[in-house]
Amino acid sequence: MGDGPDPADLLAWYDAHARDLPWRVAPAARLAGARPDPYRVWLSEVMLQQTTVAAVRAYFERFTALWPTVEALAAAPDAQVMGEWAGLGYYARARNLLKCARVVAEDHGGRFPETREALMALPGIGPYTGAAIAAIAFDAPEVVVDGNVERVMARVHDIRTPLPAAKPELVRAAAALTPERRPGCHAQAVMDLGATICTPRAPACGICPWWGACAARKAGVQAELPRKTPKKPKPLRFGIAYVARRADGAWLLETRPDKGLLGGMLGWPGSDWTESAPIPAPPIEADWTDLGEEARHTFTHFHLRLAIKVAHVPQDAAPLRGAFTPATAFRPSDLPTVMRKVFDLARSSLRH
DNA sequence: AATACGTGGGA
DNA sequence: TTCCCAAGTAT
Repeated sequence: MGDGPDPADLLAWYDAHARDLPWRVAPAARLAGARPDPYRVWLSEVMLQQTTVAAVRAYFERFTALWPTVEALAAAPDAQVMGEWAGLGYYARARNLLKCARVVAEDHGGRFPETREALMALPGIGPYTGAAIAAIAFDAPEVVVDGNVERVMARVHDIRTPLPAAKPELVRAAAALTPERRPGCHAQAVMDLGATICTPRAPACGICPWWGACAARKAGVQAELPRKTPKKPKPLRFGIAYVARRADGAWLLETRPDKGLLGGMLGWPGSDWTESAPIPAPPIEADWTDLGEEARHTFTHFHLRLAIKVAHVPQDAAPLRGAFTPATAFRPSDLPTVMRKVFDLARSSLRH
């Protein structure tokens, strides 16, 4: 017997230490024949794309309480789903979530396809998510490779090629370890290992089931892997947001276009966000006051400084853009974070 | 192939 | 403060 990582050691560790997650069937129950609900597996996997378990939990509970089935989600109004997703980020996921739910409900009789290939034909499901759903929900022996798996493979095999160039090699390594028996538990086990022991910084090698097999640990380089090609610096952009409040307390809001940044989300009308001075673009004629404080926010690929203009407008004022939302219908939690920052700064100067 | 696309927490 | 990081996908 060789000294490489043994999937059986990992499964034994998982059976004893699997995290208790609201979308997961515990390993003991799974062995007893319990199957996870593919709808819940799909929903959790989409929410978990580039997102931490800690951030996802509350959203998952809220979504499943509101919409217990894919048919229920498919029937939900777009604006409600986008509002419930607000704050979780990567809003194309929410738009694709709805598209996918509607395809599954209308074209697949409410049942998710069971193969990676068929799953990948659905909106918002790529190579990772397709493999993950097939493995976790249907126990297909798919190779599931996310950021955790990449890190674990890079360390166990001491692969020093930087990402993303190392990806094919890491996938081959993951494939070689994927077992025919319990592939769904195996996939979740590698990810749990990466999330709780083989962490990006300061991995807890002393309690790792693959301690004896880890080439990077033997070489003492585990904390330096995986290597990554340096990222580009984020440019600084500037913009103006306009917060208008009508005499009856209604707020002037707009739903952003479906494409691009914050697509489909509710927000304050404003200028474009540019690297030089923004061009003013007030959405309604008013006596605008500069708040004197800007909202700062960092997106994936740029930093933003957003100047805030506020105004009270008369009841009969006609907006050029956006629509007035009655105070009773406005939920700040429906706003993406940058827009909520603007609201939090502006609200005190627009009291009624 | 390279880029666009969010957010919050930790060091 | 600043940077890095987290269960990626679409184009």
